[in-house]
Amino acid sequence: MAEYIRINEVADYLDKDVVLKGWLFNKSGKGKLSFLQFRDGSGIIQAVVFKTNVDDATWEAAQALTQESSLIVTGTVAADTRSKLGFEIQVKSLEIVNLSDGYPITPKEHGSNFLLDNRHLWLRSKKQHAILTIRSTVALAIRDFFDGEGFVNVDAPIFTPNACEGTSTLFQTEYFGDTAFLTQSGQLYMEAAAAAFGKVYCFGPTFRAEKSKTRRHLTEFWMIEPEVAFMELDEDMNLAERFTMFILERVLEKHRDLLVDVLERDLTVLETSLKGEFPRVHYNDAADWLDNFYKEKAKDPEWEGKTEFEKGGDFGGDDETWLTKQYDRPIFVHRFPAAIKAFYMEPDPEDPTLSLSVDMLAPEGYGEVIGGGQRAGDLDYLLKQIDAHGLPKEAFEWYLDLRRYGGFPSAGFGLGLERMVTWITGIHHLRETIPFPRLINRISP
RNA sequence: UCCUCGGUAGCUCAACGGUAGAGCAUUCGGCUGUUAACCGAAGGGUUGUAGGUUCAAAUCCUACCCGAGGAGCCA
Repeated sequence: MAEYIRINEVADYLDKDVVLKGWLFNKSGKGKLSFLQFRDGSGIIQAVVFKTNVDDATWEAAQALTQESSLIVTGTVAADTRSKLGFEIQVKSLEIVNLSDGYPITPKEHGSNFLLDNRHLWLRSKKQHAILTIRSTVALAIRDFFDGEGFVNVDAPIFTPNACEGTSTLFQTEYFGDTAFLTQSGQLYMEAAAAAFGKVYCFGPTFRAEKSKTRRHLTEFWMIEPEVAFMELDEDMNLAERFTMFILERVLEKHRDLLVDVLERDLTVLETSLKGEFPRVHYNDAADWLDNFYKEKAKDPEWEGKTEFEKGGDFGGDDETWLTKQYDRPIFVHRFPAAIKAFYMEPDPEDPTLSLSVDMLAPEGYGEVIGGGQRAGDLDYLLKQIDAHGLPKEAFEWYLDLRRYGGFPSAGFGLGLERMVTWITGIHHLRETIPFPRLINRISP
């Protein structure tokens, strides 16, 4: 009796009869031969049906098969050098489970809107399958990394009574007659947890209601936020660097073939990044470099971009791209102006207009992947900041308690999972790195 | 929210003031090694919506709807 196996196991069943269950990816034929491209989620294999070797019912079933019909194939695993996998299935019998009628995603080009409307089916496509497989590996690597470094996973709430940072627009919802918001960051909760466990991280969905319309934004995305008690900025950067290297190492080890064959990713930068030693650039130096760069560019009559960088401001997409182009691996830009960062950032003792904050910018134009820093430890400073940002003090009383009862320096960062996966896979738009993207103007499927 | 571009067959696009078209998909026929197979045939349309200009509008004008790219903001 043939054994039911998955396609990624066929190498262990050479010349044996097996049963495979899955879907028809594509089909071609030539007279009395039918070639079925067959997938089961673990891989794709070609199943060959030769009319004179099977009964009429199987032959007719093979002819009737349509794209994405589900079927059960029984056949012999044969070595074949013409197959990319090295194997194919010589079909003995074939049973249609469900005949698909008019599958919308044909093996031709499609527009992004059409594909997003059919996201529930698009997931079956090779490229999407590869991206989401890598996402799964990245997520597991993240948990393994923190677990290996002695962190405790403490997840933050999703319903929150107030804006965490007071900077971005939040989704508002009703909560038993009161107003609640969907979380924008677990950061403040992680500080509370750090006082209980020392090293903690949360891993969960995050929501932003800004009407952003770029390839780097989702309204619902997954964020990982570690927080470590008694850690300062330099060590925070060390942690982010080790963390990034760990993820890259894991993905390159497990999915080199998906990256190269399916996603056509140039691995040069990823492999360079494995060496670590990410450059650390002071905000002032980055700002001066950009200003100088734009002033040089302005001399070129063909140049249509900006002609100066105003020091004290945040980086825009172009700024990040030009800056990171100077490097062959991710960089840390540290000590951003306090005015453009969240209220809880520790001021730089050397220049209080700056903050002990850091962004990790991925190369190749992918930009900010990680944002973090050291938290303000002084109660009076925080009170002033809450006031200056126009935030309701009552809502932050519990947070201020952390300064009243055994205050401690701490630092951490937030990683946008989808941005990391976008950079690693080298795709253009981060909407393909989450199974069901939520974008401005898109909440289905 | 602002700027730019777009909406024509199931899908991707062409036709740019004068008979609505192709490739793929679908259906039928042919082929023993295909890989986005190939060859032959057939079916498939209220050109995003509502007005307007014109002898004549997919094409020009106005408004609205929807989408894409970018900006701002951020992970």
